[in-house]
Amino acid sequence: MKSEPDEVSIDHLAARPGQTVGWFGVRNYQARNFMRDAMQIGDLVLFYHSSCAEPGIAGLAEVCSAPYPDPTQFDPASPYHDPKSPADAPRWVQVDVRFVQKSRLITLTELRQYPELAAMRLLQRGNRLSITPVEPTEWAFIVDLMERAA
DNA sequence: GCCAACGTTGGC
DNA sequence: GCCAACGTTGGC
Repeated sequence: MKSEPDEVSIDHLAARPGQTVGWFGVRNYQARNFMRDAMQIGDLVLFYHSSCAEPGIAGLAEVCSAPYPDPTQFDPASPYHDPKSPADAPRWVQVDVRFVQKSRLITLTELRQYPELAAMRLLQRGNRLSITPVEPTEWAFIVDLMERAA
């Protein structure tokens, strides 16, 4: 899951251990579908810092709710307001996540150096999805990287 | 700030 | 249903 650290960084989550954070504001159908259809409570999440000086994976979070309607879609004052979303059939959902651990920053540059990750969805050309699935082999490789020096 | 990539919108 | 125009993402 990508987040702009100016908005929500791994440190923000770490400052409130045990507290859940709603992952609101997803407004892309593919990303929504991953949340709605593929995520399970208890799933771990790679927390990625995007649109910043040093983009990369900064830690782990955990999915801790089922998908439920994102309230910001109905809030006219929100930048995520979607006037076309029907109240009786909300278009956008979110899940709650909570902090698991901070890791060393595994930068995008580093991630691109590993042939083992060449097929990773996050790294594909033109990928803009804020939520992408991670293959088990990629997951194992990255968790291992977290414990090694850069 | 630039720009490639891609999604969405809306006229036809 | 096609596709041009436009908007957004996000690395650089």
